[in-house]
Amino acid sequence: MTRRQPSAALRADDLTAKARIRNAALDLFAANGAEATSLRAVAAAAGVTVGLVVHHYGTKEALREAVELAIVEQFAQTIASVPLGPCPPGQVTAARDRAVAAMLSANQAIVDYLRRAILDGSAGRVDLVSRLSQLSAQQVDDLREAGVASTKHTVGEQVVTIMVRQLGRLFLQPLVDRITDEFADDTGASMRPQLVVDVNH
Amino acid sequence: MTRRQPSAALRADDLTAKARIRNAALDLFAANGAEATSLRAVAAAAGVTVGLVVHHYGTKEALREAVELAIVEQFAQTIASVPLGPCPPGQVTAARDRAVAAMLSANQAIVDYLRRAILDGSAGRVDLVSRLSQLSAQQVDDLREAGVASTKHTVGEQVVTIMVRQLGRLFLQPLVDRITDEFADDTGASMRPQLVVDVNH
DNA sequence: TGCCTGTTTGTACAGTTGTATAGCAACTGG
DNA sequence: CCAGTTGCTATACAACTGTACAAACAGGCA
Repeated sequence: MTRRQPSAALRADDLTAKARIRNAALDLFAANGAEATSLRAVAAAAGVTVGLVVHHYGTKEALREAVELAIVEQFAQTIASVPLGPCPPGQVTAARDRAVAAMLSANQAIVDYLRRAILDGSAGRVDLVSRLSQLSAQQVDDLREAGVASTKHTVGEQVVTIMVRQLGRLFLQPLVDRITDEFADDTGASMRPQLVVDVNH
Repeated sequence: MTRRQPSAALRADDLTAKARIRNAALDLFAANGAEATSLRAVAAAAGVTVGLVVHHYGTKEALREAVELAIVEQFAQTIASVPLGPCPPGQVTAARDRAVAAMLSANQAIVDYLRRAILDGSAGRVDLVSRLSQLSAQQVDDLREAGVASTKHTVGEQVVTIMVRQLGRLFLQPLVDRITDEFADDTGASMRPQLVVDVNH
């Protein structure tokens, strides 16, 4: 059962075992929660044995950190992929928001993992929400240096707005959908109610 | 170590062991999640042994159901405690909303448990969200029979509005607070941004 | 060829989990 | 007075957990 990848690593379909393990962990952590996911389940989903998971990541906590790092990296790459050309102020922010929204809707596992990470609160360990917040803050700083972001509000306020508007709706929409589905027998053609999430500073 | 309650059961401070177990389970399930909470931790928090927990509730799943039933009961009692006197339409709904909001702000564990229950998705098992939705629906029906609720929208739409507005803000506010706290060093006196959660039908 | 470094496997171990069961203490109805 | 029920403890057990470790295996390089 010795499968072997000939060094051409980063193809989306033919990945290193290490990457396959990380992706499988993301999927399972997102679906069932990290605590409820055993290393053996991760290994089985990645098509390897437990020993290899331990060999590559050492501990389960390290594997979880690798997963979170990959999520942050995905955010950073998505933001960086939007060109910073000479646009009217606010245009770049909107474009980045759209890019992140598209990335999230294409990666349901990331949304699910984030939902768990946020609801957990997770006292003690280095936080994914903190890292994403700092990423957003850096994004705001960059735009300010380029002179395409308003300075009416503080950086913190702008970060809150970005995070809440981008994530809040994704987190709460399942609740709305489940409730509307439960009362769906009332009307044949029912429009899905749309959530509005915003912050008042 | 034989402690014994002399039959005066339902005092808020001197509870039956069965009730103490249920309360401890609610606290721990809310704080750490039900899957991450062992029956031994529940027993220790309630000051009893594991055997008694399983004696009273049989299985862990049954204990969880008892916890959820207690939550629903708390909602029902809170709603029922608001008098249904001859008021102008909409007044009763507002009073009930206020009562539920007060109850939730006094029981942080219920809020935390609900957040987990809702965001978990929790495929398969009988759902707490469903029960609360049905409670809300019954509430809307009652008000309609009494002629103090508008019939402009469907019952489903009204239930969604109630649930989302009452719960959505409570669930997302921790995210807002954590981010604002992280950037709190910017300004000495920072106002907490207030969340706005609503639905467009 | 032969060594060396990094993958990958298989298995073992101690700790924790949910659950089952046997037994003791106290109250209750007859 | 005593059989029965209930509250409660203690212990046991099989399953599963994260982690550790030795051995088999591959490819690159001298």
